[in-house]
Amino acid sequence: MKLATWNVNSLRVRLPHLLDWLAANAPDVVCLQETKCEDGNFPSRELEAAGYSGIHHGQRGYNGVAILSRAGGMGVSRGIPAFADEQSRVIAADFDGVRVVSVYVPNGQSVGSDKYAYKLRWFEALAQWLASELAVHPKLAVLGDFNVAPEDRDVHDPLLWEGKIHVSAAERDALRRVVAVGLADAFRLFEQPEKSFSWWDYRMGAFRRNMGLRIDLVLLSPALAALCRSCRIDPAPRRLERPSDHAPVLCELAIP
DNA sequence: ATGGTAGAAACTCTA
Repeated sequence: MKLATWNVNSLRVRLPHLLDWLAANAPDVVCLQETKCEDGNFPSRELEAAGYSGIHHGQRGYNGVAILSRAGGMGVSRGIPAFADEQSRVIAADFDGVRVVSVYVPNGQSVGSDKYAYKLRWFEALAQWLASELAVHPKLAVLGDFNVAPEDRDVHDPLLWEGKIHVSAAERDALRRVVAVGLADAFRLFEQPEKSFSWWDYRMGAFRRNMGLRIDLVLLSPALAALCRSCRIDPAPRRLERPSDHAPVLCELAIP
C-alpha cells in the first residue's frame, strides 16, 4: 500500500499537477490539504476518470482536506469530534483496515498571536483525539501538513528560524505530544538526504536556494511502522510552472 | 525591520 500526503494549495489550480503525479506514482491513498474549495466544487469527475474516488471536508476559500483512494473509504469522519471548529482541517476513513487521517494543522501566523493560541489549542485536541483513535485503530496513519518542523535538521537555517513560527518550543512540544500518543515519524525510520524539506516559501527564490522546512509528515502507529518499507519527499512537482509551495511525501507499507 | 509571492475573493486576508 502506497500512502501519500500533499498540501496542494488550491485543488482546482493544482489539479493538472495532481493528475500527472497520480499517474506517475500510482499511490493507493492520498491525503490532500488546502483544497480551498467547497464540497460542491470538488473535482470528482476528473479524479474518477483518473481512477480515484475522493472524500472531502471543504470550505469556501481556505483550508479544506481530502483523501483520494482507489476503492473508496469506509467510516468517514470529519473534524476532531470533541473540538468545535469552523475550519475544515481533518478528515479520516478506513482503507483496507488502515485508519487514515488527513490533517491540516493551523499555520499560527506568528508566535504570540491569536492564531498561534488557536494552533496550540488545536494541537492539544488532536493529541487527545488521536490517543483514543489509536486505542480503537491499531493500524493508524496520520498524514498532513503539521506546520511544525520537528527538529533543527528539518530547518534550512535553524539560527534564522529560532523561536519563530513553525519552530518555536511550544509548537514542537505540541507536536511531540501528538507523536507521544504512540506514533513514529515515518521519514526518520530511514536514512535520508541532508537538508530534506517539504515546503519552500514562494518568495525570494526559496526553492531554488533550498531554503525550506520539513513540515509535511507521515505519522505511523507501531503496527504500521513495522510494515513501513520507505518514506520519501518528491520535490519534482515543486519544480513545475505554478507549483504548490509544498512537495508530496510518499510512504510505502508492506500491505498487498 | 521589512518585503518578497501566491491563492481566493473581492478592493484584503491567509499563508
